[in-house]
Amino acid sequence: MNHPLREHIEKVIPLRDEEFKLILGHFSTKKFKKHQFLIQEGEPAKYNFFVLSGLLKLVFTESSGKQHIVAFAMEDWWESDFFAWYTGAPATMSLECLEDTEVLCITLDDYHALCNSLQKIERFFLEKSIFGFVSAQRRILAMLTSSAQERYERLLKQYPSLVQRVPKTQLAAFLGVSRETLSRFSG
Amino acid sequence: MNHPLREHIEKVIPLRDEEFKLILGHFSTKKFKKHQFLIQEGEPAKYNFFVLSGLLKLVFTESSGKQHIVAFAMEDWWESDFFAWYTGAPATMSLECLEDTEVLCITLDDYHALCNSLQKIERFFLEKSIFGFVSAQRRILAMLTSSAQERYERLLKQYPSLVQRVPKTQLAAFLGVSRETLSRFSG
DNA sequence: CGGCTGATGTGACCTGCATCACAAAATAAT
DNA sequence: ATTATTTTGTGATGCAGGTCACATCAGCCG
Repeated sequence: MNHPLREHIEKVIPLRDEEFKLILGHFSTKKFKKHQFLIQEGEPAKYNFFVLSGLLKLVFTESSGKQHIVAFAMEDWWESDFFAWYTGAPATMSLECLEDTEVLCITLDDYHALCNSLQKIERFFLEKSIFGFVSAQRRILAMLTSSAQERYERLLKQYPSLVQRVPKTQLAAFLGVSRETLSRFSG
Repeated sequence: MNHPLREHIEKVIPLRDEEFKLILGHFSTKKFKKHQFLIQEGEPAKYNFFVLSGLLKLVFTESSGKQHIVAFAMEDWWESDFFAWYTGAPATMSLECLEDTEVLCITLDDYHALCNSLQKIERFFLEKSIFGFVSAQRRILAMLTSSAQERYERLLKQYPSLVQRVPKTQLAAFLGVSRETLSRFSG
């Protein structure tokens, strides 16, 4: 068995075949087309998503209509409005496809059921969560220490494939720069 | 038994007396004076800390000497260089006292031992970690959407007691503004 | 094919905030 | 108390990056 989710989890904890089967049983699969929404601001965020293929953006929209990209999610990334998903509150952000995308979906109930039937998976989620926190903190630090241009160059180095796939308008909304200014970097 | 750590954990999961005793047995207590370091950049981050009293700052120092405050930690907050603590890598940030401070300390080994002997504590740490991630993401969003003055006013509303206890020089280093500019807000 | 929508580049101009400089309070140290 | 040391305020000046405006170019769909 050679499932992307299994490989992903086994980087942290080993799994026997029937354990992975149990895990997979708690997920459903969905496909979305470019421009479709997986989560809509204001509505409940029913699922936490694991990206099998494609590309998503987690977006906050100001009342003025200006968009800010909180995160991208590519293959092997987890994404949701985690606060909304975990607490049941209405989502404050939208999750939208930048490409046709296939995901695994898990509800909070199924997630808790899974943790109860396979204790050790909790360690996996905990580690994901810690590293998610760490990388958010690093992004904060980058915003405190670096200029827009430095942040752009760092993004280029760290996620060159992302920069290929995403229009610069969107990168600008992620970096916190205007698209005009971003366009003036690098030529 | 009426321990601040117990009350803190019981907001998430209920504990029997002997369970809390088991938990507490994995921590040690330490006291530090103002200006002392709990973690030094470049050295290993041996402990994760739970603040019983006092006030800490998690600081990144640029090669120029300029300081950036990644986080504050008051009573009932957990703080460490989490990446360094979790992976064993040398710390990239320092943790320093802004006031005389008393903390509970736990090593990574004791943490794992604790999780093994009391499975349900893992759910507590997972929830802490998720909410830590969520609030880091909110801070990123605030940096994307708001001006320095708006961020300062939001801080005033959300943590008025913190603003009382911390000199504005430090608040500026947290908000990502120069102290001069911060001083010109509000009068 | 031809019309549309969104992505990108570039100029002109404006503004929020940094930086430098100096002074006055307020705390801490001896 | 009396030095130090840190904190805070305020002016003057400069720059990174925002905003507006317009032009080009690519991809998409009837």
